[in-house]
Amino acid sequence: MSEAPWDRSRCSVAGTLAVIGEKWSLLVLREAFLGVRRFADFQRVLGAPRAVLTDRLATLVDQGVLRRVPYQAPGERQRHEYRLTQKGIDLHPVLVALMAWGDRYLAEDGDVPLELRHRGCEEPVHLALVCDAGHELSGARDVRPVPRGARA
Amino acid sequence: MSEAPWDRSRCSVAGTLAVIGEKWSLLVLREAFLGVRRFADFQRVLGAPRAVLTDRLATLVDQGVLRRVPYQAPGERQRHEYRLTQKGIDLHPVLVALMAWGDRYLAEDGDVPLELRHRGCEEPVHLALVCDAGHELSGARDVRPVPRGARA
DNA sequence: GGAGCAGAGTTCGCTCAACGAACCCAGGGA
DNA sequence: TCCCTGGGTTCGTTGAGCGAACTCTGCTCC
Repeated sequence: MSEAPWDRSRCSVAGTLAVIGEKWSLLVLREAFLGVRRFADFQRVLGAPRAVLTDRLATLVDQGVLRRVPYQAPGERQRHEYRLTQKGIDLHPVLVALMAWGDRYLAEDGDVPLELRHRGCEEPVHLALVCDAGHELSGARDVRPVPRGARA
Repeated sequence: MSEAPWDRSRCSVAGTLAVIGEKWSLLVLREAFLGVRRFADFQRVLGAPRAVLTDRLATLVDQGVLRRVPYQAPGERQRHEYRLTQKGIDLHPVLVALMAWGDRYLAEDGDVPLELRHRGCEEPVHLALVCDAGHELSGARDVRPVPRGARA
């Protein structure tokens, strides 16, 4: 088994999962991308236990994925809402990839619950693997993983 | 907050997470994409508890993401190995997206542990959002989510 | 001024999953 | 014969997720 001798302990997949891999975190982010910002709205649409939601939001703020912004609706006391940072927005491909797979393998009779369209041109959007030479790869088999730091 | 009235219960993100969202599942898949196939190798490189690993592999086989293939090395008894199915290979973008984010935000001083290159042309590979009209989108803000079948 | 209310949590038991260590079992080799 | 290795299973402990109930605060309405 020609197992590559790379250092798993600093793997980026594991690191990212340490930030957003807990239960509910990605669902919180899904809602954030759909415009949800307030605690009560997250709680209502997700149905997650309040304590867990409190913890997940705090962790995500801690990690710089969300930020807690104070605001004041007219005639209400000051509250705060949770908004995506750039670091959070950059997680968009993760959600798109999860959604695409679910759409393909879990949606019954093509009943896709949510579609993504190019704002403006309105064509459906999908993820693609492209290389810096401009080729669009046909799949995972076209990819060669290269460990860095260890031998070639 | 103009929250879209779509049915969260059949969300593809949640559905996909139900399949691969448990602890270790995505790390198992990461190793599978790197060529790991045998129980002991997964166990050694991941350091996961055996019982959990047994459960995760069984779940992934159950879900059709991996398949259990009998094989026999010369001079050894018959064993079986775990190999990606097409359904599993199609999870590749999820791992690439997680890795890309980790590389950007978690790698210290640009110390990216693993690089992906286009097999053949050897240029670095990255994920892109493209629409069916051929435009490459610049980010999440160019995407408009459209709920489908809000009221079946 | 007081009552009531909503948003945003916190606290409390309960349950269930994850953990590491130890144990098991089958086949092959010394 | 015993030992080794691969691939598990079992066990007791710890920790995370859960729903329900409670808290705190600054509104608005009477």
